[in-house]
Amino acid sequence: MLNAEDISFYLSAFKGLDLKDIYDVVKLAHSKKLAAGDIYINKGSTQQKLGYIRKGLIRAFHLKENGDDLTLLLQWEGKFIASHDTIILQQPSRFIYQALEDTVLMELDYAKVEPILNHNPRLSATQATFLRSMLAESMARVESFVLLSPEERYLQLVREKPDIVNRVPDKHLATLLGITPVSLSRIRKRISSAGKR
Amino acid sequence: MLNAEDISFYLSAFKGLDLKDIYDVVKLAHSKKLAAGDIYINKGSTQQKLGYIRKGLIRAFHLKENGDDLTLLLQWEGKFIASHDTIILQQPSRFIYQALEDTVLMELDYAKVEPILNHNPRLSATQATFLRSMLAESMARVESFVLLSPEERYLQLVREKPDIVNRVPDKHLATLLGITPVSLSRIRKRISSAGKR
DNA sequence: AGCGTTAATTATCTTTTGTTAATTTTTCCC
DNA sequence: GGGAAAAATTAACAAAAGATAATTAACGCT
Repeated sequence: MLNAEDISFYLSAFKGLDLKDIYDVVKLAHSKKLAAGDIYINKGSTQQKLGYIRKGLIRAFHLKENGDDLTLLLQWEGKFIASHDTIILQQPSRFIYQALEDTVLMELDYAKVEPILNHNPRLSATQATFLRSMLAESMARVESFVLLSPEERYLQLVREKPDIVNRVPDKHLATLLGITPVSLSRIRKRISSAGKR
Repeated sequence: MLNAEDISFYLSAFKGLDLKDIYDVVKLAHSKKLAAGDIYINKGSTQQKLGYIRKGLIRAFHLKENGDDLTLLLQWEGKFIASHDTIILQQPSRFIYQALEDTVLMELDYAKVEPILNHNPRLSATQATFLRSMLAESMARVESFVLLSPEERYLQLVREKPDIVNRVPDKHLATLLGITPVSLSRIRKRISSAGKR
């Protein structure tokens, strides 16, 4: 069930917690497999799913009237994936969460976990730690939109997440950066021609 | 010391907590006044200040080499203000926090509060509630950058925060939206001429 | 109230982005 | 491995945004 990697994850994520605490949460989790292209959470869903990605990659996107989509979030192995609409805002998910690769998750029903988190002080503190790290990530992204140009945002992405850049089609990276795929292609061209000089 | 407004805030913010819990935190707070223009947190500061704004308005900005500034955040009465660099990332603040109006804060030293929050289960849960609401706000902002055009972002700001729009110079709103003041002026012109038609 | 400062608008020009469509390249699947 | 589908690039044009500077408007202060 648990491999060495998972155990080392649990121990680091829940650092300072004893096995009983960890087990109280982990026992509610089950494994779930998604094939590339499968939808994990659909638009309109109210299920409070919380997934820990063991392997694979999931993309959250907004579907426009005309069929185009805009990527809001990418998460991959070692990260959590959840609809913030259902879990934080307690409203139906406005976005679609889809596996871009064959993906394996440990899934939790947040509605079931929440009472446990809130009644165990050590778990509450752990929860706050997770929230802080998610907040830091989200704020860093806001910063990038305010402080950087599209080109600089792309360079930052390549620099900080080269692996992800290679695993995800450029068109999704483009909308994640707030630009169109055509514009990203031009940026890539500018960069490569500047690099030659 | 505490007026009716403050008490009603404390009771709603710390809903479900008893007075003893609230007092454990509030007793560490002190009042602080800032005149319009005063710096609250300077670049490089490592002090873990956490301010609850009773009155006034504070702006966080990045100062460029050439003297220009880019606004990252605005907070006003009823909101908290803190350098996420010092509190979450535990690094010196990269940004400057300045009062745009005469401002009154209740200030806490987060380094002193944190152990109390982490040793009181009810306060830990309250802390998580705050983090969740901050996360929701930050994610909403990321969404706006991915899903909306600059013009749509400005319209959203006017719609959702008309009061703030009236209290803050447009040039700060512009950079907050990720555009230049000149560009915002053109957007405003486009909107008003479209409105006439 | 008037003066000096700051902010906002406008103008001009350059650069970048968006849009749409065509073309080339890559990927995926049988 | 070959062929269809998807992705990426390129092209051409329109629209928007950036940069800089000049002008006008609003604000702050004594």
